[in-house]
Amino acid sequence: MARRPETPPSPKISDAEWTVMKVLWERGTSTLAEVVKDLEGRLSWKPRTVQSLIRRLTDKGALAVEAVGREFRYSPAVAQDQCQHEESVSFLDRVFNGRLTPFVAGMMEREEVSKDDLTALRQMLAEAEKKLKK
Amino acid sequence: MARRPETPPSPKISDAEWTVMKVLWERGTSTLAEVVKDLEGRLSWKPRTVQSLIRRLTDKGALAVEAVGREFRYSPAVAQDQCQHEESVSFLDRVFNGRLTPFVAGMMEREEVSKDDLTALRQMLAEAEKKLKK
DNA sequence: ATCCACGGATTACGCATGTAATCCAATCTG
DNA sequence: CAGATTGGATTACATGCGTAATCCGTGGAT
Repeated sequence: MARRPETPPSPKISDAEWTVMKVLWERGTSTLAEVVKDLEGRLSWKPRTVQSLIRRLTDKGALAVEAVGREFRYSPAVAQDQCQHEESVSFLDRVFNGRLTPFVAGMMEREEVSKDDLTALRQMLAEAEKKLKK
Repeated sequence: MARRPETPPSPKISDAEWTVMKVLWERGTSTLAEVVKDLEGRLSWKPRTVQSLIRRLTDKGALAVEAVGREFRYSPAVAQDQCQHEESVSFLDRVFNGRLTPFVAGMMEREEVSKDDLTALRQMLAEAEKKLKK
């Protein structure tokens, strides 16, 4: 039976590590200094802390390293969508028994969902329904 | 300026603890034995493990204890919606920079969102739009 | 009366995480 | 050239988490 191509699970990324990965996904390949600069102001992490996180991320295979001169450049070795999706599923499982609808319901009740959000959601909904019908 | 009544943040609940809380939210007040029985089969936790988790949850104020005879009955001391919402917000922040739409988009692309889900979503969307307009 | 099972309390223990500090070598700076 | 800075490697260290085990007392079974 043909099944979806098995996406191998990405390494598990911790809270603090997500912060770093987001920088790398946004900037693409970067050096430590660049990541540090990107974070400073928003965060009060010491450069050493950032380095530790980068190290852990390369250790677990989430970042690729390439030596350039005497420095290293780091780049994401896992796709952002993939990681986001895995987190999403595990979050929904943990908190909402895997059900999407109550989650969205809760957000719409409590948070201000903007007009733009609504438009986007409506759009996606239409897409999905079209796909289902087809 | 009038603001929403400050909901004090609920204690942080870990993965395993969520499993226990869900049982308590569903069953309401329960004894250790009842929780253990509820979980057995689905999980291969030793009773001691369940007890540890319950203890940690009472310690952090997520469960209330009431002595009944020589046993204790535990009940949720925090609202499920509240906890779910806090988790939701922190998840969205961490993974999607707080944006709801890309999350839903990802789920609709990759997971099968059932017809029922779509209906429910459409419903909620209509509600939200009505509320916005009003 | 005796023994056992079960619940609460205390303790365990290895791994992950958040948040660095130290040590060392090489490069920039003056 | 000498000192300061910077990055990589190694080490640190408290806390939380997952997953229990041990100890102790009591109520139920025999």
